[in-house]
Amino acid sequence: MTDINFSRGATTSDSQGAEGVPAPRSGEMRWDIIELLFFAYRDFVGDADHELEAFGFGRAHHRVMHFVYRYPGLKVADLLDVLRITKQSLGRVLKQLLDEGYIVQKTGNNDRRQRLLYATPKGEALVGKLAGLQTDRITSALRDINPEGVAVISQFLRAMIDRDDPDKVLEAIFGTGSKKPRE
Amino acid sequence: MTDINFSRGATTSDSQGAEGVPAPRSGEMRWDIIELLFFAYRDFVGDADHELEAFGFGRAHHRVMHFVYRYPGLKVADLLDVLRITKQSLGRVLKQLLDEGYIVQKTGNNDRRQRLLYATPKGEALVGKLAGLQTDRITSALRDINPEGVAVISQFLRAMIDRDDPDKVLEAIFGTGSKKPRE
DNA sequence: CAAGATATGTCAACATGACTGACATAAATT
DNA sequence: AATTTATGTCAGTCATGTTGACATATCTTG
Repeated sequence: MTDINFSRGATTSDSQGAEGVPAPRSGEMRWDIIELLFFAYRDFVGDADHELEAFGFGRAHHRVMHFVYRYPGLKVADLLDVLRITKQSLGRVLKQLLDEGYIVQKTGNNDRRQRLLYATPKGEALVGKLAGLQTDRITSALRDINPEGVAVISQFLRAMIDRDDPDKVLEAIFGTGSKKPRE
Repeated sequence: MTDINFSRGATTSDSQGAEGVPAPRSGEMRWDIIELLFFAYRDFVGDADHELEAFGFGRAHHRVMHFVYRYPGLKVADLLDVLRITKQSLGRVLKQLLDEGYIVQKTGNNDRRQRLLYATPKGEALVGKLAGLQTDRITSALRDINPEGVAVISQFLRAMIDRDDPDKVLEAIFGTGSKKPRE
């Protein structure tokens, strides 16, 4: 049936592109890691996507719930930095989660303009269910990997992340800035 | 300014959810890997996203171009399997790439119903530019990791991917089925 | 050969989650 | 008192996904 040509790209030419742009230097590319990341992430988020349908939620709701649960008291502005979306876009999703009782807001103590976000028990349950699915996949993938190997994987993933202009959550993860995450 | 509570979740309660659903068993979760994957992938695809704007394309175009370039002669049906989208959705993106000369179709030799897809030099140049950005990030992230470490990372990513019902590209990557990728 | 299955393409309607721009309110800062 | 900041909201648009229906060419099968 299906007959892919396995010659791994660049069959047509490895010379010049249409506008004099050089064609990809295939040999130098990390096609392996690029594609593994694509498929690994596709299936990784796929776990949660399926479960979210039952709640009438999408990926956007998951991301918001996750970070609100993990970093209690997160401000709206912090969430915008982490998710890298606009407040209008966040607004809709956040409103739903508030209305349906997955998240509550508390006015900031020092700055009463701030709306600090917290997961309700209902929200915690949702996050836990989704994180459980993803943890199962991760645990399974790490089954035959020793602690040193896990450290290498962690090192690699950290090194893949932009370190310029880190948001508050990234500072927590990396332990930069003045504050340090209590590990 | 911003003051995240770093108590890493589950402050409100670790008991029962609203509907008797247990709250997440925080200690058992791989929050570290879950969040590292989120940020690593966000920045990984961010490289390409930025460049794609100059072409008036989006992520969807990138994914199509990538797999067409990498697996020359890919059928439309194979692409649908890999991307896990509908043909209507693929149709729009593919039509643009065909119209603008990034991809060409050739009628299948054995089965003349098939439209085998190939990247043009123009398409190759685009894929190469995007893969170059992503390769730079990967190479940088792997800088201090020895070959054994890279093998562990590869093993982990492979183990994160669903192996039931693999599409043609995954078969090529994993070397399952009768055909083996020439590595 | 006729009938059915397959590969692809297309029309129409719709949903989600992004976006920009403009504006409003309350509270903090200067 | 004036300005800035944090948040919320209205209105419109875009990209990318969806379902359902249908058309066309071609291959396969009885």
